[in-house]
Amino acid sequence: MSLKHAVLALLQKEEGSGYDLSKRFKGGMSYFWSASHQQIYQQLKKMLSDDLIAVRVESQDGKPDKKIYQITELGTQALIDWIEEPSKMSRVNDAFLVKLYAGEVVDNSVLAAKIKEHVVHHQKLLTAFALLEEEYAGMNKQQRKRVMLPYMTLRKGVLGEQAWLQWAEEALALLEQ
Amino acid sequence: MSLKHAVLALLQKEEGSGYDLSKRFKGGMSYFWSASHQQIYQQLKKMLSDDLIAVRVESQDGKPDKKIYQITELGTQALIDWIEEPSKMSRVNDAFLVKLYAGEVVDNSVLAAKIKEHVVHHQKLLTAFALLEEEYAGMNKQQRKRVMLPYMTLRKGVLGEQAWLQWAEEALALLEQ
DNA sequence: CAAATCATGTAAGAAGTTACATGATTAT
DNA sequence: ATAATCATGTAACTTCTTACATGATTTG
Repeated sequence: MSLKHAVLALLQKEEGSGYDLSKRFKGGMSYFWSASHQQIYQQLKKMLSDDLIAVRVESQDGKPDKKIYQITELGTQALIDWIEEPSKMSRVNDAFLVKLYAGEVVDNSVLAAKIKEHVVHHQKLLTAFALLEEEYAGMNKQQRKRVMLPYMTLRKGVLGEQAWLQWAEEALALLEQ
Repeated sequence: MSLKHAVLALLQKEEGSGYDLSKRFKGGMSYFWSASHQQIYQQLKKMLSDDLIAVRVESQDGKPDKKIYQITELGTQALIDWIEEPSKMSRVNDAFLVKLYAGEVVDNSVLAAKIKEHVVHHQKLLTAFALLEEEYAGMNKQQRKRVMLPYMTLRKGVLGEQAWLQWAEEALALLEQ
């Protein structure tokens, strides 16, 4: 279980509401961690009762109250402990590759179409990442140092997407033989 | 839920026992699908009652009976339907990158060590994949055609591992600045 | 005026993990 | 002898998904 730690990782950077966290998961963290808003709200409840986080309620005019969560000292320590402990390799479950693996039961044209869809998806991600990289390139040395670690994860995103696109070219060529 | 379909994908290639499937998941499929033996046995039970698979019991001398499962026509159709339906993108949950993302709470040397561990892991995988690629290279045209789709997924494995290694070099250089 | 976004949750059910359980055979 | 592999499962627990629920504000 590491949703807890992913939430701590985000709150360690900056406090935020469940909704904020949900958006941050969907944003710059989406290619290495995802979580639904239902998961997040339930997790925050547990973490609050475990004193890993604290809450501050902000009333807003018109809108419903906003619960803003902060990481506590206990939470920070839990995060440090978790980072230092050996990480078990993440289990990957990629339905797309399973479909290809067993793809002989359908026509090659179906598979080619699937791969092309994937290309579009990965190109979109790559374009989004390129924008974030430009932001980084525009920073001064100090700023760059501050965001170095998130930038490192972004680079993994970029290299991963490029690998997918390179693979797709190969795969389509193989299919057309 | 696609463990069901991953099992169908394996049984469509060749019949096997729960234990066999477990090994096949750990082998050439591990970098895009993983499943524990407990999951597999429970899944097989469900799939059997849904007539997606059939079973044949083989008694072995000395060893306990072996239950060998085969995909049924209903199962094959379920597999085809699933392959053709649009696949939602798989959610990735990579604890390693979360640790890096929040890594400012620990010393850089801890992070460097983590990255180096990862390099070792990915190099091992790449070596294993290279062996499988050699096998493919040694095949004649007909054989190659027969295993083309699994080979395509293997190529994704190779390109993915190369991306990790390339990233790790970059990341270590960044850390040492 | 409709759709999207902001903002928060509950509840049931499905899926996955961890721990426990057994027992033979084969390799070191 | 001991560890690893073969071979199969159950049970309790945790986690995740899907569906439901509400209601205001902002954008097109």
